Amino acid sequence: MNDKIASILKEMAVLMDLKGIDFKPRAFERVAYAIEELSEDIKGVYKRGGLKALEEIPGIGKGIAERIEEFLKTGKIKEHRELKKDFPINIDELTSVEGVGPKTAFELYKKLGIKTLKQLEKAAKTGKISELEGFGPKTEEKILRGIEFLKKSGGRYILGFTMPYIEEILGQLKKVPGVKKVEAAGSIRRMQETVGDLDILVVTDKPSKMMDFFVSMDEVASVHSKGRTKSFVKLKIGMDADLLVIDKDSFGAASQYFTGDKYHNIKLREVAMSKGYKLNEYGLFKGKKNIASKTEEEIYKKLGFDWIPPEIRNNTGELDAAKKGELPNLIDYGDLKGDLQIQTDWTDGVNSIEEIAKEAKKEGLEYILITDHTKSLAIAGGLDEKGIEKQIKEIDKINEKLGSRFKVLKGAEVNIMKDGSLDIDDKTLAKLDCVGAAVHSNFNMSEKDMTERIKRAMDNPHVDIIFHPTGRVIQKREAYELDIDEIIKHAKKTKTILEINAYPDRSDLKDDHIRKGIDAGIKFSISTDAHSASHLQYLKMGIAQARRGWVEKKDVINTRTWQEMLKLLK
DNA sequence: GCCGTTTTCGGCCCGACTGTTTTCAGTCG
Repeated sequence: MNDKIASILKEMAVLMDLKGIDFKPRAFERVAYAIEELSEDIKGVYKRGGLKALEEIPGIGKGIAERIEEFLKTGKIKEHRELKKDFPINIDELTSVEGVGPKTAFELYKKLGIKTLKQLEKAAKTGKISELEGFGPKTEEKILRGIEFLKKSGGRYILGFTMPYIEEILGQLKKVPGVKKVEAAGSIRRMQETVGDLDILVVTDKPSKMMDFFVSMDEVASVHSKGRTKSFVKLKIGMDADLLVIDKDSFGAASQYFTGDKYHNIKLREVAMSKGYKLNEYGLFKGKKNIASKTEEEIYKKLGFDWIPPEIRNNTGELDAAKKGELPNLIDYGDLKGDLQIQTDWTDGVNSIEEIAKEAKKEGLEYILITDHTKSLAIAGGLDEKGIEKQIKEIDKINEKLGSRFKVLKGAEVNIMKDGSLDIDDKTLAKLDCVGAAVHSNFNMSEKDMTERIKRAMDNPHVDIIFHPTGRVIQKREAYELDIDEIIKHAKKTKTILEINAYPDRSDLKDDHIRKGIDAGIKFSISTDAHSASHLQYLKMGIAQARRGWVEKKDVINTRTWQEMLKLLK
């Protein structure tokens, strides 16, 4: 529902822009973003407190609240319909093509009657676009390339999976002669779940050499633009990459500026303006005088804020907290001592218990919890009670072999059945160090039933952790219907841990749910859900996810030694 | 349309690069 309303408001903003209306579109755009970021269903907000509750959401005033009400009641917004009448084109689809914005889309509609992506592709392929006044062959080519890209990728990449490739590129740039500094900015520095493009900031003595190298890298498929300070390419994996050459004295300003996010920066620039300054990528200026630009710290400080970790820069309260000196002391990337969800070759993992234990030790961990699937997940060869008993004995042997410096803990990922019962008996569960429970079937239940199902599992005295609590798989599967507030409340009551699953396409719980849990005072585990030793590297993505949810070290059970960690379980 | 430790009215974030045509609009980040 939130996404639906957000996309309508966004479209209204674009259409008003086309009509030449000033400022009003910005208000709609801001609200669309606010609703997208909202962790609560907007329908629920309205049910709870009507128009008043809607107006409490920052950016929503009387006017937009009434339009939202209209949508919730009638399923449409009259003003939206009327705007659409003037511009009967699929704006969203057309502007998702690189280089095509609203103005271009409307121009093409007026001149060629193009309404859809398909029609755009046909017009470009038959050379109709380059014949138009104001357009040329280059624009037409660019449109075709944009469409190809769109077909290939859908536009966004899961950061955890893409990270090694990005690091490879940054590594190459670091070797170019004259280079002083190379840093990724944008959503990569903010460690978002998915990224649309790669923004690279570089300090170098030899800018032209850097640009020449960058645009001719093996990974580059085509060059959009190449300038003195800024170049823009498409990589072979389909992702766009920007490289910006920055003066070392303005690196802090550039880093702040290009890290974003957009709404954090808009807010920050507004604050700068209200203090009589101007903030851009070159520095913080009072008149023509540069008063801060070398580091992010000094810029934030001059504006009255503590430095804010990139992961939480999204204008959802971090600026207020930074002003008051009340930012959370976020969990750090080296803070985890163990991994609490690991599958082995006893079920659907590829490595043996011993292999993965050795790899975990190499990664600097002190312990792992083995959590193979259980019997009702037949497709993964889930273990029954007998199998679990057998594995317990095997783990004892391995622990003896590994000695006292590393510990393999006994666990399982038991299935939560449709009625909330578990597929392994309590007697067996009692023998395990730590039990995770998860939903792997019957995803299509009502919110109420699914919430009750998981709550019942949490009531089991042996269930310590709920694994990947919402069940989503990014770019593949939506989360099942779940009342997350109720789950958090019940986690608090039953002392059940909720997992922050670090596997990149799960990233489950997601950041705003985590933040709600933090506010409620529950504890989390961070684990990889590794099915092979190489997956252990994803632990840092889980930490990033936790940081985005304002998690501190004390909130996560596996920042403790295994002995202390076990004490925190039921 | 929204918002307010200088405002309930008068403001609303900033700059590089391209393609196109001759001074700039559009797009993007």
